[in-house]
Amino acid sequence: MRIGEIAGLVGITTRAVRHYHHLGLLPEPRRRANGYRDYTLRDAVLLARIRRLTELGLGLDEVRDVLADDAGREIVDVLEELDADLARQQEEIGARRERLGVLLGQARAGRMPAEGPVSPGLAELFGDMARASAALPGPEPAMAARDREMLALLETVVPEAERDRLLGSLREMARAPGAMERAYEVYAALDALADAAADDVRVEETARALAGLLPDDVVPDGPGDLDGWSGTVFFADFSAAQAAVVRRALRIAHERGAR
Amino acid sequence: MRIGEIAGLVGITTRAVRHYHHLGLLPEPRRRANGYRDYTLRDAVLLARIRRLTELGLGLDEVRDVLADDAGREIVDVLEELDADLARQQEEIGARRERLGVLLGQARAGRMPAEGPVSPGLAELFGDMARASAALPGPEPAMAARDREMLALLETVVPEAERDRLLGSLREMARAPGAMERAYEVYAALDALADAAADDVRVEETARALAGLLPDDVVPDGPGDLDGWSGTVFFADFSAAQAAVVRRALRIAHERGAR
DNA sequence: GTTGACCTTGCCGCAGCGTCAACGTTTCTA
DNA sequence: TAGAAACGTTGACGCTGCGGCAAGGTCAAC
Repeated sequence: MRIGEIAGLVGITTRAVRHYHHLGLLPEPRRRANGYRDYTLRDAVLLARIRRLTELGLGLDEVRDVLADDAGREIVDVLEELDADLARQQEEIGARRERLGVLLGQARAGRMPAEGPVSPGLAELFGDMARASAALPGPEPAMAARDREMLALLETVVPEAERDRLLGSLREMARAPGAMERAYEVYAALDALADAAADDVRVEETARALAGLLPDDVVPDGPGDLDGWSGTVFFADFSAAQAAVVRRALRIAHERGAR
Repeated sequence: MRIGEIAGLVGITTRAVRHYHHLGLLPEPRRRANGYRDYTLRDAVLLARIRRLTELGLGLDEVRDVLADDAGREIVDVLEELDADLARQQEEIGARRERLGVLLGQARAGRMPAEGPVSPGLAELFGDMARASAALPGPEPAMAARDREMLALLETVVPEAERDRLLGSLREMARAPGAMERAYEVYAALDALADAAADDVRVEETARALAGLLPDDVVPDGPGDLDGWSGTVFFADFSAAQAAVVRRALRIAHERGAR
C-alpha cells in the first residue's frame, strides 16, 4: 500500500501518518524503488489502534506509552487519569454553560449591560438601576455608568468569598426604600461636579449624601486605603471635586463605623 | 499602575496583558519616562471584561469582536454559537467517557485485549474467544490473535451502518453451537500450514471447514475482491498455503451464496 | 553598593496536525 | 505520444493562548 491508500483505509490523512512516523509512533515502512513508502497490513492494524486510542482522547505520547508497554497495567492508570480529566472538563463546560445561559437570557431580552458579562447578582442590581433611571427624568448620569463599571471590575477582582458578602450588602442597600432615588441624586450631583474644584461648596453635602448610602461593610478598613498609588489610580479621571467627595464620604462612613 | 500591578489586580499574568497588547485587544497605555507602561483604571476595567469573556470560553478574536461592536446584537450570535459549541463538546466528551467506561471495565478485570480498545460488541466476541480457547488444551493458535487484529482493523475501517450489520452476523455465527470449537480447529489447522506450500493436501479440507463457518453476508461481493493490491497486502504475511485456504474458502462460500 | 524585585523586547515551545512550496512519479486521457 | 491530473517526497510555517527564558535596564531598600 502507498501512504494515501493506507490513510484512506484507516480513515486518517496522509499528513497524520507522516506525523506519526515523525513522532516514532509508527515505524517507517520499507521504501519502493521510487522512494514511496510501502505499507503492509500490520501497519494498518497499528494505525487503526492509534486512531482508536486518539479518538478516546489520549495524547500521542500517551498512545506511545500504551502501545509500548504490554504490561496492560499502566493502561488502566492512563485510562483512569483520562476519565478523571474528562469528568473535570465536563464539569467546567457545564459551569460555563450555566453562566452562558444567564447571559443569553439577558442578551436576548436586550438587557446585556455595556459592562459585559457579570454575575447574576450584579446583573440584577444593574437591572434595578436601569428601572430606577428610567423612572427619572432626563438621561442617566455618566457617573452611574462609571459606577457600574467599577462594580463589574470589583467583582472580578475580589476573591469569591468576599464577593458574595459584598454583593449581599449592595443588594440590601439597593432594596432600602428610596435608596435608588437617593443614589441617582448623588450620581447627578457628582456629574455636576465634573469640572469643579476641590473646595466647591457642594462637595460637603454631596459627600454626606453619598456616605448615607454606603453600607458599613463596603467601606475600606481605613481612610488611608486610598492614599497610595491605588488612590491616584482610582481618581485618575475624577475631577478634583469628585475625588474630594469620595474621600470625604469614606471618612464620614469610616468614623460612623468606628462608633 | 505598572503592568505587574494591573495584572495582579485583575488576576491575570503580565504575559497575558502584553499578549493582549500584541493582539490589539487592549490599547498600549502611555509610557513613563523609563519606558514602563503606565495603566489607568479604565485599562483595568477593560482587562476585567476581557477576562470575564475569555473565562466564558470565547476566543480572543471573538472577544475583540464583542468589545469592538457596541451593537449588542452580534454578541447574542456569538454567545449562541459558543453555547452550541459547548453543548457539542459536552456530548462528545460524554460519548468518549461511555466508551472509556466500558474499556475501564475490561481493563480492570484484566481483560484488556492486546488489540487495544474495541467496541463492546467486538469485546464480547473476543471474550467468547478467550473462554473457548481456555477450555481447549495447549496455547492459543497464533492465527486466532491475527484474526482478532483483523477484526479490530475491520471495525475501524468499515462505516458505521455496515459495522453493526457485520458485528451482528459475527456474533450470530459465534453463538451457533460448536462454532467456537470448530473455529479454533481452523485456527490450529491454519497455524499448521504456516510453512506449507499452496498445493499442500491439507488446504482443501481446511478451506471447507473455514467456509462452513463464514456467514453468507460477510463474504465479499465476488472472489475477485482479493485480487488487486488489497489481496497482495492482505496476504502479505500469510504463507502460500494459508493464502490458498482463504481464497478457496471465499470461493466456496461465494458459490454457496449464489445458489 | 549591591541585592532583589520589577520592567523592557524578542524569540522558542506546546499539540496535532493543515497547508503551502517545490519537486519527482505514475497513470489516465486526448 | 504528450500533457494533465493525481499521486508521492521532504521541509517549513501556521494555528491558540499564552509560559518561559534571555539579556538587559530601572528602582527601592538594606
